[in-house]
Amino acid sequence: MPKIVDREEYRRTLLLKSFEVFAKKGYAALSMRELAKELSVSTGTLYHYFPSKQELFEALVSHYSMLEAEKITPLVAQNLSLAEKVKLIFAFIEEYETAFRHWTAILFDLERAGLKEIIEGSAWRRSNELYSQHLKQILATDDDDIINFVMIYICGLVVHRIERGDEISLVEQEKLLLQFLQARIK
Amino acid sequence: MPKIVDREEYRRTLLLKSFEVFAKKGYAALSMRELAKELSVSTGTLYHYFPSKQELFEALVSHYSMLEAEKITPLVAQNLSLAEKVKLIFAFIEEYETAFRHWTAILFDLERAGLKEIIEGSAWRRSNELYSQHLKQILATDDDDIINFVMIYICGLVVHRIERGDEISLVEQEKLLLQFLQARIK
Amino acid sequence: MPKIVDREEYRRTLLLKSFEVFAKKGYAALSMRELAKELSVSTGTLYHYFPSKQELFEALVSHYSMLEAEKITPLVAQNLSLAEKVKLIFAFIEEYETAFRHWTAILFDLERAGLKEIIEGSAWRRSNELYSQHLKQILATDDDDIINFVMIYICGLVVHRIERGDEISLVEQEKLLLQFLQARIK
Amino acid sequence: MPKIVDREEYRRTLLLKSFEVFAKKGYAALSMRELAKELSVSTGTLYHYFPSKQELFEALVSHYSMLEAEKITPLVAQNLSLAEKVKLIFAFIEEYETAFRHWTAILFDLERAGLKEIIEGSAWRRSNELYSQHLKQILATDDDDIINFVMIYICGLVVHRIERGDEISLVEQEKLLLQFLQARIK
DNA sequence: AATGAATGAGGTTTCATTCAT
DNA sequence: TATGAATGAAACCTCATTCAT
Repeated sequence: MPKIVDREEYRRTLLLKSFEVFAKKGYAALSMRELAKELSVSTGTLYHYFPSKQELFEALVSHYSMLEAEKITPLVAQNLSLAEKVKLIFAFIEEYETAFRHWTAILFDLERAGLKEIIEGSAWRRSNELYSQHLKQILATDDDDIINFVMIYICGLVVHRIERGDEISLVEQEKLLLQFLQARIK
Repeated sequence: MPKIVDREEYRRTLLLKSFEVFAKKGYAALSMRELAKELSVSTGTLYHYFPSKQELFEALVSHYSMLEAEKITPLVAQNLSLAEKVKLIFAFIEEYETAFRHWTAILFDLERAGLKEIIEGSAWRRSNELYSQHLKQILATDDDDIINFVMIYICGLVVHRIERGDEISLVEQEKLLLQFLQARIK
Repeated sequence: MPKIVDREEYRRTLLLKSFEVFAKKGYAALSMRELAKELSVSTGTLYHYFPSKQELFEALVSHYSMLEAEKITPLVAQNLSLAEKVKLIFAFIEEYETAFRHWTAILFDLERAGLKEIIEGSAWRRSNELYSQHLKQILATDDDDIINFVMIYICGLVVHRIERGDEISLVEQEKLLLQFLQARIK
Repeated sequence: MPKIVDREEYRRTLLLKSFEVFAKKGYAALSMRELAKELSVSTGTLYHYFPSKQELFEALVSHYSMLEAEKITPLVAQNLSLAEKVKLIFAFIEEYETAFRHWTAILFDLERAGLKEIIEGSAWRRSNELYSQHLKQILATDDDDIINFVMIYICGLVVHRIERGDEISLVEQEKLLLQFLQARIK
């Protein structure tokens, strides 16, 4: 028997640590050599668990979208008023703002590096669809355009707050989004 | 009379052509050799006019952000219905989507490099305020929160379309934004 | 009774299977991982039985060269016409072509490594002489120059077919060699 | 203007030096780094002149087959008896025996490395065809099978003499080849 | 001013081999 | 004995950049 290792478990461990490193350096600027050093393993080990840099990264996207999805799930079950639901969404945004920024930073890095294939790859898409579906359940609507509007808005909120910080009043923005949704839903 | 070569003029010519190439290939995926070939000059010439790839790219973005600001101005003067104004905003977004992306990419670069001072610095702020003021004039409102909401939304639209492309129906989104504004303005 | 595992026997089993794999993929193009997978064992097991890839390969070639010598023997006893003898020689060449190639590849390895002493050593000579003597018996001649000519020709045929493959018509070549021998032998 | 270099001339210089290095080390065992070091240039320079290791090697094959072809050409023009022609062929073999060995060693290296693509590539084929055509002219025959027979024989002679050295009497072999050809040609 | 040859560090990936289990 | 995880050197190749001309 070889060194005892739960292959899947160790893969997860590597992905967990990798996320922070990718968030710090981006995709294109992070070499496999450097990632290996940060994870304190050899490049060979990295390639033992993941067939290529791209697949490693896609596994990371898959894995994290699941983790974050689990965090948002509890919101779905509860029976709340629209105002309370929007409040919950904003609370969630505030809590995971940093993670959202990392993801978006990586998105731009991929775009600039000409790696559209990854963005269009299934892992990233699935992650996006997951969020969409959660939003649908929370807001109890089937209108895709509304959902897209809210996704777009959340995305913009996170990015724009990099530039403007707390000049953007979350309290007022929450009111505006609520007003918009009240006019449209139900 | 000697042939007068305006150094600045030639730099601009190079940037002009470069923009298209960067837009097509992205930043990391475009090598200086390839760029030089596309511009029909030598790599040496490129380095004669720009000290590095990064500075060339930054000069390009800053050059273009000015051009864009100038282009949006004419819209302000016209007397249009709200529906027509929103249509104009969307037309503008569609036309300059690529430029917006590059601009936002720079934002993330700066954030990642810890150069918040530049984001908070005057040039970046002024650019943002310029857009805000244009929006205020176009929409004929003084409500900062509304303007912020629209800015956030536009920002999100551009970013989200990187991920989702034409899955996001601009026609439907335009309707939704119009509805939101109609309820709030006037 | 404990299960008796004959180490030497298992080595031979591994070599036997390895030969086919090497014949298909060549030496450098075949990694130990791939070989292990083809043999349905682990890389560790391979290294348990052979100290290195090279030694495994050399063991393989030396093992097979013996097998060949044994196989050619039966041909000698038969009483055949010259045409039939030449046909047999060609059939033999065709069947063991791959093995001949490996054998010759080893020869060049040794030459390049400056290990002329091995080529001039007894094992290699004996192997050569064995083939010579077989040829003498098959062709029923004592003329060393003729035998050398045929040995040279066979050697060249195998090597040249690496370059030219089936462009070299074995049927025609067989006719030519037969003609040559008919003119010289009796 | 850049450093003044006749690109084609310098390519030839690099190929010239490369031949010796490839002959010494073989194809698979010679890395581009090592080759660069032997040529006293950087790897970058190597890739500046040749797009890949394989193409460099194929250029080398092309180049050398031409050089050697030029050496053999003078033989063609002369009006000689068959005996004299065969004598010339043997004289040529003797003179270039070392080069032939190098080529054949490289051939085996390629085969073992699984690089059949190179052998089947046009450069190597063309080189072979060149020799064939020269032989045709020298021997004044159009019979491809005869030419192949002689090519095979020459190839075998060179290889077999590695094993047997001067035990193989060139004088006797020359006589035998002459006899064979006299029976077949005219 | 303009060229493109030259550099060499660094990119991703493969591989023979070792060793804890 | 047998396993396969782990290693890290080294493979081919690309690239931003420098510099002689």
